[in-house]
Amino acid sequence: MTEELSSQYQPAEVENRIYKKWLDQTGGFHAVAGDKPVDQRFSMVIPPPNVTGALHLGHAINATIQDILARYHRMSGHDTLWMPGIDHAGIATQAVVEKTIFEKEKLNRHDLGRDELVKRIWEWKEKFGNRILDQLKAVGASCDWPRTRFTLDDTCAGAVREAFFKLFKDGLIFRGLRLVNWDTHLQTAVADDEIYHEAVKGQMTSIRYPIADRRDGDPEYLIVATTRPETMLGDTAVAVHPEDPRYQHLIGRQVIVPLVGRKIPIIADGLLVDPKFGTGVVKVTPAHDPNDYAAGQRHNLPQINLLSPDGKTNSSGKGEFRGTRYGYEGLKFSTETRKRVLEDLENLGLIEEKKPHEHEVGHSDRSKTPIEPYLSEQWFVKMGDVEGGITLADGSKSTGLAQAAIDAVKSGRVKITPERYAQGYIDWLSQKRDWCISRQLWWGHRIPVWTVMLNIREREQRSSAEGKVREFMEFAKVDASEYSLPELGSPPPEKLPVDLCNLRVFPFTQRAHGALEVFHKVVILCRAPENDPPENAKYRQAKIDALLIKLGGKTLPELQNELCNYTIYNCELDPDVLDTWFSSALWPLSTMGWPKNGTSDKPEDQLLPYFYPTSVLSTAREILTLWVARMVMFGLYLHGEVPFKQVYIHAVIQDGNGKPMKKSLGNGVDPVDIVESHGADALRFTLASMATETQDIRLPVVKDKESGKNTSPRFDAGRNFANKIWNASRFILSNIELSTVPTLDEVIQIADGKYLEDRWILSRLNNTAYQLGGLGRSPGRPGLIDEFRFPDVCSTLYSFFWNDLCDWYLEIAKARIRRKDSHVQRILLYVLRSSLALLHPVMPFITEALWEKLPGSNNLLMLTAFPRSDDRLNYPEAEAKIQTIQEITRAIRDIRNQYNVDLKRTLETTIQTQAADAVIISGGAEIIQTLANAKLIAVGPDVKKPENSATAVVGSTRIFVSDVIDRTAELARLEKRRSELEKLIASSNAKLGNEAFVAKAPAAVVQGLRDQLLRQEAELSTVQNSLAELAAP
RNA sequence: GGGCGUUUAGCUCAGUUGGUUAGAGCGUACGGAUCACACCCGUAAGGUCGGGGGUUCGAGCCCCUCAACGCCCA
Repeated sequence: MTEELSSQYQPAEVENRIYKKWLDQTGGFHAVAGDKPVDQRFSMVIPPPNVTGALHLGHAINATIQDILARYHRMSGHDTLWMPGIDHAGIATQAVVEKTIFEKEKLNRHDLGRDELVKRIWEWKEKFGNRILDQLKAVGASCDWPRTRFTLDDTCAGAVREAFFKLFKDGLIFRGLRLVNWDTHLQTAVADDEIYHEAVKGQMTSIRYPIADRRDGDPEYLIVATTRPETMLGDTAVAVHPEDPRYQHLIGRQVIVPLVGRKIPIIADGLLVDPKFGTGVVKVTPAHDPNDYAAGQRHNLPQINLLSPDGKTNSSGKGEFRGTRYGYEGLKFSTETRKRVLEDLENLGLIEEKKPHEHEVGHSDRSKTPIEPYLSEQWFVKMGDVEGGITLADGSKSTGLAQAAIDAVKSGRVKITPERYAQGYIDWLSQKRDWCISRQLWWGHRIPVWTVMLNIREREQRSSAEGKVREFMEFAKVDASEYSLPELGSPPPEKLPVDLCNLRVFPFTQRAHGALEVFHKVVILCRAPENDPPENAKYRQAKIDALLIKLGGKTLPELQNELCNYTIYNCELDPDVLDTWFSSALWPLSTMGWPKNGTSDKPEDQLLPYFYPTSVLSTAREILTLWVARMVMFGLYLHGEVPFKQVYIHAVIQDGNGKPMKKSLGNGVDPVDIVESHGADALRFTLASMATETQDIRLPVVKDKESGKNTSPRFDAGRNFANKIWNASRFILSNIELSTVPTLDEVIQIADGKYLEDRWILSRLNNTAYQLGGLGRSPGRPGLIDEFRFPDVCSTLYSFFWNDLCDWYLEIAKARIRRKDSHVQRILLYVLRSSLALLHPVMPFITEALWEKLPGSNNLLMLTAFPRSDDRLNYPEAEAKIQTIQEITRAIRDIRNQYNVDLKRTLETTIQTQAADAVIISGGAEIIQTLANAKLIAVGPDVKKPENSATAVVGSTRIFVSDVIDRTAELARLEKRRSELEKLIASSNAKLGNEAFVAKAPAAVVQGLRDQLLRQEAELSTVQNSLAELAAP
């Protein structure tokens, strides 16, 4: 059998084959809804990686953590679902594909058109979208691959529409004119987290605003400083601090906006204005600055938007400019317009001062261009408290969505590990900022809203209008899907078709054809079935009638009557798509088939009742708010239950200098490279060893000389450990001649025989199982895996396997192994089987590959029971004895090293010790002889120090090694130890001499210290004896 | 500006409610081709726990303060 196994573990030779074997024999790690009690189900959803992405170390460490959990629970007999999938990542993906197309074909998205671009992105997704899933497989991830979801697939889309509908119906989705972060290059709103800030060298310009209707004593101008002079065209006020004595008398008066000639008020605002900064006067441009926007809300100021979506100055200021010679329309806003405004101000002599000024400017992550605050109509989810509260899906009430998610963490329904992250989550949600969910992109879930525009000026023939309505209805039917409507009851509850489910009317003013016209926008959310049986008509009507349309208290029939009196323009689907986080927020629900109970009608696919809420969500901290918080919100609101019971936040890996790994810095390590160079198990073991509870961990990065790729010496530890496992197993396999698997009873019977080391290794093994998995029954002590203490999991496995098993047990047992002792073979096989099983969650490939070579292993290791501790395998006495024997062995080895004695020379050793220890040491004589190559001549209390012998001291035991004496070295060694002991004894005495300590410290601590002092004094006296003997001739 | 984290051996990190001589891996030094493994074996050296102050019988751990580095939010 040995011949089959090379002397070094070659991961590349086994990993693919083993992974395929797992897939084949488990149906792709397929999990089904079964009938186990709740505490025997384990489920997770993978944080869906970005479809544009490639595996990086963040994914690798997270996949490792999740896979350890999944495999551990699977081996524990739990029904285990690990749901995989990828995220369509709206803006990121569209930007990448647009860029690719532009580079190859010099076409932009407008050249291609919406349908074509979306088609191209789908093609791109089909081609590259699964790459990261393959990479996850390479690190061993045991996800339920047949259930892989994509946030844009039909199942997820159904969940998105249902969620939107419910939110809309409950008034939690609204449309509003708000200041958003606008990417002028991609022409879309972007979220705060898609922006990075960069210091830009600019200029602070002080501009003179003439005071209107001057009175005696008034200055001629107010001086206003700004870094963005172009926005003055949209100023609707200037503000001073209410308590600033310089300007008290001017509050309520007016200034004239230069160039524009508009009179605007001087307002007092203590929040906006810092009287100590600049001149203490601030221009207020509500449509172009977030702080000014807020001030505008406070003072009810008009908002003048100067910007077109493409980043150019628009014509809305045209009326204001009329009659002047300044035409800025069509100029780029923050560059060309600024330049022209400055020139024009200069010519008018209205510039007081110009000085260089560095300030932070937000840039879009995707296009790298400066962000413009832009006033535009967007869709929002209302996060804050709602009058009357909201009703969650389980019927309970909350004041609002954000509050529901806050309460879930505060009450412990969702537990966040490490706990300190909970505060950030709560703080963020407590702001209750409305969530802008619309994006002006083409790649994503289309917002499921149709808009009908009505002109109230022109009336048309009723018949014609009805036709328009019908046309609209038809249109809506085509694009909508089936939904269940449980609130109506039966029959037929499943497929009740509905045309109109909700309406909102927004007043909308628009200048068209040069004249002012007033429109009303009627926003209609439609859900209609594909095949609407005629018998359902009455239910549909019932549904429509049941909905009160909030249009001045009008009901639907009334509204329809009105609709028909007006011209209906362009019934169309909202052009925007939803923020990617909207679908991500549904991920635990949508992947399990919500709003249905499962992904099909089959019992095994009824995932939602069985696997929801999930057990653990493992993720990175930066999305705790953006993603985790929103999942909690939606889980409660839509399904009445939190999406996960525990959130584990893993650390971020940085390079050796504490810098984040970034493409631009070239300091990243590609996990796929490490799989190739070191093997997946080495990668996993190393990453798991690093997964501490701190927020950052450093991985020193070096360039591999041969490949030129980045790697890290840290991975060698994992590779070396894998190799150790390989060779120890190879050694055991080549020495056992068994065809059956030893049972626990059999092993206990053998251990109770004459060999101390058998009891010892079983006891160590048992302790390892206990550490890792706890008692494995509830209620009981949780194990290191349950507590997410992955580095401790690794070090426990490492020290057991390497130190206990390889360094000591195998070395001790070699003599019996050579003489083919069948008992030792059974112990070896038992221990190896258990060890591989314990190691499997962390290092699945190598353990499975070795498992198949073990006698009697017909099944997969990944489906074998995880070893649990068993009290019958505890041998504390054996552990204590072996510890003594180890100390003696080390002491002898130390002498050998100190005196440079050849390993081949057997050391004649006598040991002076108390009677009790003498029994133990004599019992372990064979072990000591084997491991230290030392022959024990005599052991006992009355043993005398032989001539010319070196002395080692372990407690009160003296070990004499004959004929290796070097008087000087010996003296130095003993003196050193004496000095150490004297210090320790002095310290112990000082403590014990302190009356306060003896009086106040717990009795056990005091007694412990007394015992220790006795030991120290005994050892000191031993050392002193040796020194005295050495001094005597 | 607000919040959080980190600072322990040359490097990367443990150190669980304060309690006996602060641990591990890597690296270093010395010895070793022994019939599982040199990706190995054996042994050793290496730390006033970032600085200062305090609480306590007792502080790496608790409190205050300073410093450096990092992250998040504004």
